[in-house]
Amino acid sequence: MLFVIDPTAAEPIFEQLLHQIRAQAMSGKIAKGTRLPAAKDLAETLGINLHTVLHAYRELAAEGVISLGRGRGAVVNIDPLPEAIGKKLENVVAQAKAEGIELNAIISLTKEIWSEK
Amino acid sequence: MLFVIDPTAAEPIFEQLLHQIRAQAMSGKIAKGTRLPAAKDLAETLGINLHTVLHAYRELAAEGVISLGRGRGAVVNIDPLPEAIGKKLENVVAQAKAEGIELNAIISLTKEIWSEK
DNA sequence: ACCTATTTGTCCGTATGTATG
DNA sequence: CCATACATACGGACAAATAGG
Repeated sequence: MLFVIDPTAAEPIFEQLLHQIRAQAMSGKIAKGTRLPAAKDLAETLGINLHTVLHAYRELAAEGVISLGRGRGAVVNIDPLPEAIGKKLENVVAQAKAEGIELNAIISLTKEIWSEK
Repeated sequence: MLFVIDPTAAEPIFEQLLHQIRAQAMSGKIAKGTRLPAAKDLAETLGINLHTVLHAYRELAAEGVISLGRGRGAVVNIDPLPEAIGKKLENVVAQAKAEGIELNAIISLTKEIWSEK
């Protein structure tokens, strides 16, 4: 379970963490039922504030990605994405990156496609 | 050239506009060389503040998506995405949406894939 | 039933930056 | 450029739920 935080990035820290946990849960890298590190520990490991980790945890819980509880910790609560879709996405993203397309551009397009269909 | 703003959405207004312009430029819906509406006009049309439109324009110019200049207006400056990639992305996103996967989840995965490869 | 350690929940406060009009 | 509002991040303190011995 590896997370990388860049405090200088434009994206807020709690969102960086949020994205990484969600992505790893969806890809199956973190299996359903796995307990995430205690917020306090994770905060120390990553060198960020406890509240920032809790912020990410709370949002993930609201989405249903994890379940949260005092004394129980944060447990992954979703099944991984169907492998077919994951592979296709990997493919497209890798190809786009190879063509020199920016991440933001892909995300813009994804949002546009999503809102149209 | 159609943009839709939702002032109640969580996403900031300038980002909504930014995403839509970028996406339409990349998909070829707005051709290279096309001049975008004057910021003042666009602001009035969309019912938002002039500064908000300028904010979006400035970021797009910094990215190189458009070029900005006094009296010249905002002109689209990039070539559209290769059609093959666009189609593939449409495909994956549509399929994922059909499976009930959330937009945020796809974006998380996209970022993770991007940062790994 | 009890105690203790662990872990999240909630509140206080402060500082800084950003979005918007 | 300026003012207001909001978001983010951090620090500390205590409350409350849970798990284990």
